[in-house]
Amino acid sequence: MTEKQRKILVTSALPYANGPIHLGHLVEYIQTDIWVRFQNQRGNNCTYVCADDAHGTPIMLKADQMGISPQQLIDQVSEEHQRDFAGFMVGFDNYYSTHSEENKAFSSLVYTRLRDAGHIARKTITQAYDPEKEMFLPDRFVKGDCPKCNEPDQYGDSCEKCGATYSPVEMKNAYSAVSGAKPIEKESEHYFFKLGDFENFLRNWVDNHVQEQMIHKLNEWFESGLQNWDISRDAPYWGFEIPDAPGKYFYVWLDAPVGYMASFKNWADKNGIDFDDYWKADSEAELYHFIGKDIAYFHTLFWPAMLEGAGFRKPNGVFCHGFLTVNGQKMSKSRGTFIMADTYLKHLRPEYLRYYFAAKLGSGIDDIDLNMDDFRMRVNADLVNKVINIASRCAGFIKKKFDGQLGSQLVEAELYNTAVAAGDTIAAAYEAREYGKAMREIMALADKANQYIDAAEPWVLAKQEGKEQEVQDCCTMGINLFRAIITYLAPVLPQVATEAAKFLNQESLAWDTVKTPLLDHQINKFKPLMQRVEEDQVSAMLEDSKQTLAAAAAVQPAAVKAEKTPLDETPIADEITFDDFAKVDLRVALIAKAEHVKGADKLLQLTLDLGGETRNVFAGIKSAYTPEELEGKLTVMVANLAPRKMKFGMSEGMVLAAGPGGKDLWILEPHEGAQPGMRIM
RNA sequence: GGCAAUAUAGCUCAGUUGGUUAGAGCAUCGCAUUCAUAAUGCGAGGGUCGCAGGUUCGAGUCCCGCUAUUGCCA
Repeated sequence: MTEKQRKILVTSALPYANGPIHLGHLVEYIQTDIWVRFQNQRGNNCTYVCADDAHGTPIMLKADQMGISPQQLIDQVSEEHQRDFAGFMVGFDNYYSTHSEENKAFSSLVYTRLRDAGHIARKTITQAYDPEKEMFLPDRFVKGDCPKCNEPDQYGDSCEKCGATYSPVEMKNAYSAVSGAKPIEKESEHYFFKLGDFENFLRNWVDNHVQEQMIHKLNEWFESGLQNWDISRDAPYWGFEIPDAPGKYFYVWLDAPVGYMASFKNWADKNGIDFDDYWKADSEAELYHFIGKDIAYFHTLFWPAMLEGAGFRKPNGVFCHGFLTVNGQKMSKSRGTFIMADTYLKHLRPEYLRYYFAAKLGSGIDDIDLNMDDFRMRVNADLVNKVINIASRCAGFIKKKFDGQLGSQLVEAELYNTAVAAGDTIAAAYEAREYGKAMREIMALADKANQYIDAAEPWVLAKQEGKEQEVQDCCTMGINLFRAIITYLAPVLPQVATEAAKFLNQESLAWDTVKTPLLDHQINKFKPLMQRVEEDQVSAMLEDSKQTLAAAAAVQPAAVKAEKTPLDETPIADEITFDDFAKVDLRVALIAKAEHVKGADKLLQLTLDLGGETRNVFAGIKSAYTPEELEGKLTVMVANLAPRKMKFGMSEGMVLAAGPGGKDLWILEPHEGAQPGMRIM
C-alpha cells in the first residue's frame, strides 16, 4: 500500500478550566487519541492539539470565591488537566490555553473580518444586572420562582419542574446567585454574529460533514430559522476585549473554538510549520474536531460559519460522541460513580479503560455505558486471557528450547495471511471510528491464534524425540500472530505495545510491518505485559471516589450557597397545639410497588403497605427517584388525608419529602426496625 | 413544552439496501486439556428484538402512537 501521506490536524473539545477531568471527559480524549495514534501508525502525518477553555463568568466568579486571580485559577487547573491527560496516555502534540496572545490575535482577526464583511450587527438588549456586584448576570446566575408554576429556586432560563422557558426578568422573587441581591433590569448594547447570512452555506456544508444522526437534529435549527448570535459580554468579564468596543468582551464561546487555531499556531511556530498551509481557505490538510453531542451546535453551525465568513478553511468533519453512563445510570456523586481521572489512576491502569471504551465506541452519537463488572471481566478476558496469553504460552518454548530464536518459516502461511488481510478491515474500522468493530475483529484473530496453538499441541511435541522443529515452527506462528494482534491494538494500548515491541525485539510498530513476518529472529524474555483487574481494585476506586466527592462537597456549598438558607426560603409556620398535630396520622409504610405512570411527567405511582392494608398514592417525585430505587424501602405517609381524585386515579394519602424539587428531593426513611403501620408521634 | 438519538439473551453489544430456524463476547452448565498471569479448546442452555397498531407475500429492519433513557433549546 503506497498511499500518499495525509496531513491531518485533529482536535478534542477544550475542557473548561474550572474543574477536574472525570471519566466522562475521557471518552472523548481517548477516542481522539486512538484515532490520532492510528493515523500516525499508518504513516500519516497527524497532529493533535487541544487547550484549556479558560474564559467566562464561571471562572471569574470561582476565582473570586477562592480568593485568587482568574489567571492563577486557570494556571492551576491547566496543570491538573495536563497531568490527568498524560496519566491516560492522551498524547497531545500541543496543549495550550485560550487565554493566550495567539488566541487574542485570532479572535480579533476573525471578528474584524466578519465585521468588515458586514456580518456583525449591534442591538441594545435588556438584561438582568446585579446592582451589588455591579455586573450583568448570565441566565444561570439568576435564581427565583418559576413564573408559570411558582416552583422556587429555579434557574433564570427554564424551570426544572414544569419545563417552562422564560427570561430571567420574568421570574418572581428573583435573586442573584452571586450576591443574593435582587437583580434589576439594565440596558446594554450587544454585538451579534449574523448567522442567518450563512444559511445556504451551512445547509450544504452540514450534509457532508457531520453524522447522519446529527443532521436530523440540525434540521430543527434550520427550520426554526437561524437567529443572530450574541457574541459580546459587558465588563467585568474574564476574556478578551473586543478591539473596537471598549468595555465589551468576546463571549467565551467565540474565542473557544478559535483556540484550536491558536493552539495549532503556537505549536506550528515552535516546530517550523506553516500555519497557513493548514488553515488557508483552500488548504489540502485535513481538519477534524472530536466533540460531545452537547456542543454540536457551536461546532456545526457557528464555527464553520465563522471560518467561512473570515476566509479560513472549514473542518473536513465534526465527529460527535455520546455521553458516559456508569452502571446504566448518569454519573452520580452519591453513588460514587462520578469518577475523577486521578481517582481512577490511583487504583487502575489507564489502558484498561482505553480498551473498554474502544470496545464500545462506534461512529455514532449513542451514549456508552461503563458497567463496572463488565469492565473488569471484559478487560481480563480479552486482553489478558486471550491476547497476552498467546505470547505467554509460546515464549517459554522459544526461550528454553531455542535460546530465543524464532524459526525460519511460517508453517501455516494461510493463517498468517488471514491475519495480515484482517489488518485492512481493522484499519478501515479505525478510520471510520468504529473501534468496537475493530476490537471484535482483533479478538477474533486472537481466538484463531489460541485455536491454532491448541490444535498444534506444542507441549505434546516438546516431549517427543525429533519433534523440535515442529515445536519451534508452531511457536513461531504463535508469536507472529501475537505480533500482528498487538500491532493492531497499539493505538489503544500504547504502553503494552511498547513493551511488547521490546519482547519481540523490534523497533517499529508501524502498521505495515506485519506484512513481513519475524523469522530467524531473536526475541527477548517474556514478562507479563498486563495484570488482571481485580474486583477489590474496582471497589476500592468506587469507595475512594465517594469519599473524594464527599470531601469536596463538604467544603464547597458552605461558601457558595450561604446567602439563602431553607429557613429563608420557607419561614417556620404559625404555632399549633398538640391537638392540632395529633389530627395528622403519620404512619410507617412499606413501598411495596413503585411504577411509572403513563402520561405523567412528574408522578410515580406507589403501592404502600401499612401492614394490613395497602394504599395507592401518586407522588411527584419522578424527577428525583426511579421506581427501582424505592421498591422495598420504608417511608412515612400521611394516612388520614382525604383521598384525592387525580387525572390518573385516586390518591389515598401522601408520602413525606423535603427539598426544593427537581433532583433535590428526598423522601423520609425511618431507622431500621420500624414496622409498616406503626404510628409516628 | 419542542426537537433529536437510543430501547435486541443475566451483562455489554453486532445485526448492512426488509427475505430462510435473530448473532458475538462475557457470565452459567457439561466435556477435553495443562504450554500459559487458574489461562485455552469443544459443546449446551438462554431472546414473543421496549409496548400497541399499520404497510408488505414477508419487519429486529419501513410508517404511526405510547413508555422509558440521554442530550439540546443559541
